[in-house]
Amino acid sequence: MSKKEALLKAAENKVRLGGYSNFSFRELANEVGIKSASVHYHFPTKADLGAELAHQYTNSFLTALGEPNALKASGKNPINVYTQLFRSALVTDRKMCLCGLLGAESDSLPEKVRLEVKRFFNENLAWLTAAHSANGDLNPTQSAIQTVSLLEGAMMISKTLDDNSYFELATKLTE
Amino acid sequence: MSKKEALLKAAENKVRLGGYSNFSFRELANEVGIKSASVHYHFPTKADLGAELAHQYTNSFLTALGEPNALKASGKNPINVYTQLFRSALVTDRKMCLCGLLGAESDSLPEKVRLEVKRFFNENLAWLTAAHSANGDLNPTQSAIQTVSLLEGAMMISKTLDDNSYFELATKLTE
DNA sequence: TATAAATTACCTATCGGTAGGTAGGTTGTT
DNA sequence: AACAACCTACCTACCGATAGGTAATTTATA
Repeated sequence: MSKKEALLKAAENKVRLGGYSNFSFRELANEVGIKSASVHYHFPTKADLGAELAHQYTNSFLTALGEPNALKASGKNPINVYTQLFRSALVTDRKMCLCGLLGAESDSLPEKVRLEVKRFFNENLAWLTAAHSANGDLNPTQSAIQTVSLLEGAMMISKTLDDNSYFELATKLTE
Repeated sequence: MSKKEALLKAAENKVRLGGYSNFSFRELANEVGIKSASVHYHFPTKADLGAELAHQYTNSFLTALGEPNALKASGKNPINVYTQLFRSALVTDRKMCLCGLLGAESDSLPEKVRLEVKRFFNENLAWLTAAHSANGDLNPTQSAIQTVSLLEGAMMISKTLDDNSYFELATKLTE
């Protein structure tokens, strides 16, 4: 892993635990074994680092999801796949969704970071709308915003109360 | 309004836009017209201020809600009342829920602040469970976590995408 | 005359960012 | 092949600004 990749990885961990202001060039540099000034070689400003981080996070997320129609065709419920990706972020990583946290503090973010966070949600809503559509949902647009809202909210509350069973209960089908 | 109240009000505005690290004693002091050192007279440390802020926010929130059974008795749907309180936070204040934002960055918060944020959600879940119960809901505990998750998530996404119609669509009854 | 509330004047630590330099490798030209 | 020019990936040293916090003192109020 290159130093640049290591810096992004270290930044992701910190941001997902405490937001944009929860990492500094010095901390990142220490973690990967270079000097803080050298971080500027890879990322001219902190905003550049933040924007690239959100951009790559979004790309990885979408790649991990795959195509909703392809999932449907292979017998999977794409909404379950989507939910599972959130679950593993919470349970395995024990961290918030990067863009969920950044989105909440959107107003205080540098412009270029905020735009990348917006892209995350626009792409997610498009994916979920296609997924609900493939499921025969009569109002896929509404279902899409409800799905992502529920998951982001449940994730945040489970983190706050330090108990993943809240996430499980929130995402369980009503009996 | 006392200086102390003014400090809390100024802090609330800043935290609801950018989180715990989005306010400093200097900024707060400037806004209310005192010196930063004087803020320490009212709040020994930043954590004390943050904890008191979250505590009062929770109290105000619960007071504004009233009692679920009393609402029900007066012909109102308590869940609609609850939703409306979130809506006005988003539409009127144009800001995130204080504890929603703090909850997301829970891991990086001072202990005493984190405890107050936990209290917010525990109290909210208790209120919502009683409300769904009063509505005759067969699984009020599950409905409670789903309601607060959906609202916090929808609020965050509407803020991020700077479009309140996402909140409206997320909270609209499915047709 | 107490006490509350604020002041001045600091402190140490850290922040993002910049200036200037360097070792080692690559590319381009003759 | 030789050499100049350039690039990559760092370094040391430092900048002004800001962070949270403290001690001693003054001012205002009950």
